[in-house]
Amino acid sequence: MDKPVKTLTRENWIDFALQRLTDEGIDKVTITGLARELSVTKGSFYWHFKDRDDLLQAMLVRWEETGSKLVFGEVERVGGDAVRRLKHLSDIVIRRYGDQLNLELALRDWGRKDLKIANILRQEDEKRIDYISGLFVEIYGDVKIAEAKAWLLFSLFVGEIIIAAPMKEQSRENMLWTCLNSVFEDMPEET
Amino acid sequence: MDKPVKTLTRENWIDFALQRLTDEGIDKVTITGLARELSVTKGSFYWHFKDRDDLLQAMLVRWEETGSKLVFGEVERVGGDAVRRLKHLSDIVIRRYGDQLNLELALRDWGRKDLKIANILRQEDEKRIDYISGLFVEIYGDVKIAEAKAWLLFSLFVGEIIIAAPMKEQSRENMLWTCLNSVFEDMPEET
DNA sequence: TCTGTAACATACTCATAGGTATGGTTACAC
DNA sequence: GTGTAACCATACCTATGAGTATGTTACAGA
Repeated sequence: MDKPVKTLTRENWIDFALQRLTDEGIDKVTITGLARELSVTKGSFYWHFKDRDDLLQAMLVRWEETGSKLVFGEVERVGGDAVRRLKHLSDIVIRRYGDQLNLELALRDWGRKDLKIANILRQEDEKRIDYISGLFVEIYGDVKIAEAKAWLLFSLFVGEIIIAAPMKEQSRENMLWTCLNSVFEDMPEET
Repeated sequence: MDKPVKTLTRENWIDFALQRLTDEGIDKVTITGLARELSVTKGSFYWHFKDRDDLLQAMLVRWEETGSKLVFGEVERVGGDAVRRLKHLSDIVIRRYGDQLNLELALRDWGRKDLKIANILRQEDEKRIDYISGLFVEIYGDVKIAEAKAWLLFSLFVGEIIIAAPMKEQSRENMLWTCLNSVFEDMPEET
């Protein structure tokens, strides 16, 4: 139901800007470059946005709306006990998150240069750790242990996209599930 | 024993360039910017370097020489059994690695935009996983398990610098050692 | 004292960035 | 058919980037 791309919308610009952020980093999200890519001129950009910062702001809003919220929503929708939800979450992140993970990395890097972005990321990370930690609390009861387990799991998600080394003795996905199971190891069996 | 900064050396340029890479990313490693920071002109730069790419290359060489090599060297110098060396390594990375970790991140991000850099990082990660994995093999014998444990440990190192969420129930360092101990948990006691 | 060279500075080139001012085109309301 | 607003182009400004060609200075050694 997309209308034939007669004229660009604000959302179109944001889409392309996010893709460029993912591929080349925030410094390459240039108005001139995007305009060239979209086969229009800067006149179009300054119609839809006040300035470059306006675009960057809109990109952040979009990310917040389509990031972990959707994943947590999906996990809660399917449901199950805490163990089941944790495994479901892991499965989504590792197997089905695709390009979104690279966007995450690009944002992290952006945050290293920009304090405002860093703060937004900190809040987002806190939400995620809180959610995961909450699930572990349902299992262990102990909040400290749950916090550490949540951190460990989150670290595995992060490592998965950062560490580039190839595996030698097994497939990467098998190795990852070995890691995950060691995080889950002393948990009650799922039904 | 530094000679009073009468004239700049090639190494001085590399130092400042690496600092800038750490703080603001590779796109901000500009000749003009560095020259301004060093209170000289571009004439100086093009005396010491052929072009920008020459500088970037030199930065990579420097990084390879002062990165994990030094850490592994220190661990091997102090020695001890595999368990001791693993804990020593963890201690160095978590407590004493400082700004070097941010440089690591900046390089990762650079690697996402530049395939040549990505390849160098892959080789470096492989060396690191191999080293850690080798230590775990000394403990478990099983190579697959060692590989997974190495990955888990490396992920914790990566998470430590990427994840921004604050801890609520305990100090971050305590929480991290809880995680680390869970990785080491079924290992033989250290003497 | 003369000379060479290391280590810059100066002054340009061209390309691209953000941003502005203004003009043109097209669709739709009345 | 006339207007009006959405949407975009054109032309321009200034700043900054990489790179080059050439002028300048301080100092070491003969």
